[in-house]
Amino acid sequence: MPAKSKPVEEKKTFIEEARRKQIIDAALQTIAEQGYTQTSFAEIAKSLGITKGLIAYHFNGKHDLITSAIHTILNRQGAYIRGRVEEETKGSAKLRVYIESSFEYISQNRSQFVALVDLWGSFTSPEEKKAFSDSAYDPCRAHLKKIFRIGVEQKEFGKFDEQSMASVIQGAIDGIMLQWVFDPKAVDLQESSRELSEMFVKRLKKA
Amino acid sequence: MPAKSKPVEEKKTFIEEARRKQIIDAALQTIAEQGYTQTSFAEIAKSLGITKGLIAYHFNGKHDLITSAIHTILNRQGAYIRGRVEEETKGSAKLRVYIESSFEYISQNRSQFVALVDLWGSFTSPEEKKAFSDSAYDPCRAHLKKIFRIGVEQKEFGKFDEQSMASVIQGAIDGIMLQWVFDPKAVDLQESSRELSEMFVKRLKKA
Amino acid sequence: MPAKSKPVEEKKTFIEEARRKQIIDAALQTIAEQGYTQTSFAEIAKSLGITKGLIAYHFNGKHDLITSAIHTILNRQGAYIRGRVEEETKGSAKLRVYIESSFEYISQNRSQFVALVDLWGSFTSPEEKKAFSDSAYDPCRAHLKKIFRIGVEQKEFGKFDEQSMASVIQGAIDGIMLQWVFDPKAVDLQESSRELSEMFVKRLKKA
Amino acid sequence: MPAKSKPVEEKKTFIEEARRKQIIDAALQTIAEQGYTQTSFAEIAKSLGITKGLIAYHFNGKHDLITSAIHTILNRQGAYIRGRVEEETKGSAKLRVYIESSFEYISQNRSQFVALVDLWGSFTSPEEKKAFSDSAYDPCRAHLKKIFRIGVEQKEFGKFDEQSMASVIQGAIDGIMLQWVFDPKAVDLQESSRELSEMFVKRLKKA
DNA sequence: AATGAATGAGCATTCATTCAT
DNA sequence: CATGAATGAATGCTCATTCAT
Repeated sequence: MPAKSKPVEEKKTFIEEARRKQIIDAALQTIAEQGYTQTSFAEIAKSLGITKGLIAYHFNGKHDLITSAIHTILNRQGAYIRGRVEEETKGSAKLRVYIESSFEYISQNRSQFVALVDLWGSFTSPEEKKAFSDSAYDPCRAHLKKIFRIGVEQKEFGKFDEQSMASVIQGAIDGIMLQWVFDPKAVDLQESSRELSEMFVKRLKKA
Repeated sequence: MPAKSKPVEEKKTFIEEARRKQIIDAALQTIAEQGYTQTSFAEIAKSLGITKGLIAYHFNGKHDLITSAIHTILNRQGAYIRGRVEEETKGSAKLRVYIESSFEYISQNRSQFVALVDLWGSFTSPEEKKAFSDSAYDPCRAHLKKIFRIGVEQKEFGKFDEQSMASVIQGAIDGIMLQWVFDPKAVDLQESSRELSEMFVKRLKKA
Repeated sequence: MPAKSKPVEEKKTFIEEARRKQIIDAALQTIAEQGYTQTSFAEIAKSLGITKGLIAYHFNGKHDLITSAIHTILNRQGAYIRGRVEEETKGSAKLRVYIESSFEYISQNRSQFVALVDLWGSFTSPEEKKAFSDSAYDPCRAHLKKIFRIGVEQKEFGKFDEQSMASVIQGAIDGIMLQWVFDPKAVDLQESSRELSEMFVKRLKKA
Repeated sequence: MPAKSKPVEEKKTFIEEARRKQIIDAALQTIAEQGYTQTSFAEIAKSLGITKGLIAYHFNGKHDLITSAIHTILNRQGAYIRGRVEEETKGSAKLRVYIESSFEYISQNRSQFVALVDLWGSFTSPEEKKAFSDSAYDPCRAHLKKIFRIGVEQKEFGKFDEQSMASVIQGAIDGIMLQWVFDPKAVDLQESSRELSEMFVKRLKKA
């Protein structure tokens, strides 16, 4: 009876996904508040009023949970930025919005980035670090390169090394975010955002 | 006879400090290789051929060890950069060297920075994060501001917000370092170094 | 259907409580045999054929375990004595039975009192000592005072300081128990019991 | 040169004994303040401004130290009581003074008895418990029996079981001391002393 | 006589994970 | 789906003890 089992499966998947999302959000919250090393399944479960067994049921171990959590953060931020960038047509405007919307999202979702910085330490082997790099930075750099090409096609941008420039722009955003994670009062996110977007747009424009 | 008591004191300090340095270096190495969460006293001790009890004897607990390790990294890098910057006299040259020597030191001491990124996650409370920020970023930003003022006094640099510019420069360095920690092949440290130093010197110079 | 939920709750509590009781009894046995300082979770677990993790699961740390163990001893003895005293009506008979049933219970549960003497040393701070005093001696002295008042109301007992007399009677019982714990052959519990009950009854009776 | 070496040896023994006494007193103080389980060689050494290696040098291990400490307490108390009892000639007076001087010494040396109660838990095997009983209680009971015999010879005391009566008297003293150790406010030492001495003298006197 | 570096065994505790219900 | 009892391995840490100096 495949016809019968299908709806059941779909329903399972729905609840399943809702639970996963719920658990991931609770995990991020707990990590942001108490730090990654202090965050156990028991702690997350307690904050949700469920048992830790249930977390183990929905995730294939701790590694799965934190991997999912990291991807959730990156996907949400990526979706937000992409949406904002698509509203613009000119390359320079797209770049400006890429940088500024990055900071917007960061400033509005502090706990996620506090958690993210903590989670960087959860990759033990070079392979895991590389995998994280691929899934976290590569899409960003690819997005930036796409923007570059649009600017070049529009004869707005000059010549420069795309890969390095993408790394530099993304690095500048992340490095400021990092300082802000450790001490939100130490860095003015809005001022930094303006400074960076202005500087990089000027840098990329044809002489 | 103060002359006699001195050598005794030095010897005491010498063995103690040599051990601490030895343990810190082994800890950094192990953290870089296996990740912070996988790095136990037992692991560090094994890599040194000593017992874990000895680590507990020389450090006031794990917190003391990793705090000392972080400060060691930052002090070494700070000393290196300061030495290089002092060789220059012009503000623009100082800034250029600040950025380039930062990357030089980073590229020559990879494992220390791999460890550092892991150790960021070891600060659990906002207070600890703030304390790290104070001891790690404040001195960097202060150094940069000093360079700014020299450039301004020499009528080389124009007007800009010092605190924000310091955050932005340091952030750009750190953000690129971060990408390079996760995947050394993904980012060209030398090219990024050149790009950043050129861009920031141009940005700060009087119009 | 409250009738249905009740058994579920009882079963939960039942397993939990059964385990706690089992662990407490094993702990008392082990303490009596090997001494408190030699009694580790591992030792208790081994004697039960369970893992030490399970003890940590059912008790909130070692302090919780030994506190529960002490209360178990005192509650059991208290319940036994109270039951025996209630069978009597006359004040003098109640007092006699209080003393004699104390010794009866002690002599029939040696290991519990061997453990108890060991556990006295587990209270480190004056506050903990005071708390133990409140929960261990206060109820005994209160019970004795209640007996005194019954004897006075029945015009059997004369005048005396209640608090001091309660301390003295309880102290005499405990002090003999203590000698018997260190060397069961050195003191004749039955003879001491008779001597004390006779002496105190005579002391309290009206001249 | 035996004449020369002798004084040196004596001096060594003198220093040796002075150190042992100093360490024992520091140990008792620390145990009374922090509890036996919290009292390490390091703790004792710190309170004296010496190193823990020195304690190990002067004592044959921890067992030796605490055994010596216990004997010190008991010897001091025993000497005090014996001195006071010898001043009396009549059996009843001797008994009265035995009890009262016991409480006097206890009340004036609280920390020693707080430590003693803690140290009871340091005897792990029945053999050690028995040995403690022999060295602690036997002399007390022997002393009491000697007093009994004097009273009997003086035709003051009647007939009773000596061993049991000695246990009961010593037990009553110790039991009250015990309550006072846990909470000094819960029991009036002087009133208890008077009550006990009066009661036991009356009990032993010929009808 | 005294130090302090070093050991090594032992400890309570934490925690992801498993599994019967 | 969900529970919670149970596991077992790992961890930081304590501490008496040893020993070269």
